[in-house]
Amino acid sequence: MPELPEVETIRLKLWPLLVGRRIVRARVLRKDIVGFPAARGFESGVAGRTITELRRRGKYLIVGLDRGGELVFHLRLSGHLAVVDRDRKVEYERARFELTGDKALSFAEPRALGRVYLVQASRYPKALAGMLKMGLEPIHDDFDAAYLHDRLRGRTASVKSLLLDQRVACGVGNIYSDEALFRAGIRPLRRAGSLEKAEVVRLARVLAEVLRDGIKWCGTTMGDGRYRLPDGGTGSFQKRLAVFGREGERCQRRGCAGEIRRQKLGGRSTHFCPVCQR
DNA sequence: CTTGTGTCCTGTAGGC
DNA sequence: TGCCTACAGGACACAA
Repeated sequence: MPELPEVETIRLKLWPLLVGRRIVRARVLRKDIVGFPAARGFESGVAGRTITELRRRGKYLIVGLDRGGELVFHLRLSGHLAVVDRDRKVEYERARFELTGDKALSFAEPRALGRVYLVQASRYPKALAGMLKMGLEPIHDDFDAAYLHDRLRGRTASVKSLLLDQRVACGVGNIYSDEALFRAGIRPLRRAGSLEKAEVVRLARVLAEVLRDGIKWCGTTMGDGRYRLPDGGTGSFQKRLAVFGREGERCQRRGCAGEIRRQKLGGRSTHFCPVCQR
């Protein structure tokens, strides 16, 4: 479930715990969690490296290492990162990075869909090709109406499916796309090319806005509790969701009597208000 | 190129 | 109570 706001929250919280520390040893507990290189080369390649910075690109968390290395994580749906005491056992742990100072960075992932890669910066393997094709960060200034209009123009796919396309708006997932479309007053199933200029202007603005709000509230922890902060705490943006997970509830917009509907779109649930979204 | 569908993966919720 | 199926969903492979 981690989308841009959740990954950014994890990045900010992990920074003081990781930067400047050295990875003494890496242990892969489940081989298929390593996307590149093969597990043994991964372990030896990580050992001895010092963590220099933490970056984020879309939903990827990038742990910068000395000598130009990068440890790239994708948490997919249920991945979790935490800094724990060296002797602490972690449920569903798939990889562990022992650090100087009796701590360890633990990568847990119950569904085993998440991945970690060890790469040399700017030399990304095929498994990470998607990272090179990624679109602009919606929370950066260059993501404006002109850019979004250019990406949506002439497209017949639904506007929601294009918001989920990382080549269009990286870091956006199911929750924040629904929330952004609600704030923009646009139905998720609208054909992207049918949006009027004013709607695209609104959408570009509220997409950045909802993602920044998500960061401000440390992300969205739904009832399943899958997304957690590195210290085990929860985010609080779920309290501020307008449509996601609110099927059957009344629309929150002042004076609107609409009832939130849920509908399938390309295999995933989509939430909207049939009254204020057109 | 574009669009839609199936697959991966496993814990959990719901039906009977 | 217990078994079984459907579902959750991000990214990618693949078909049309």
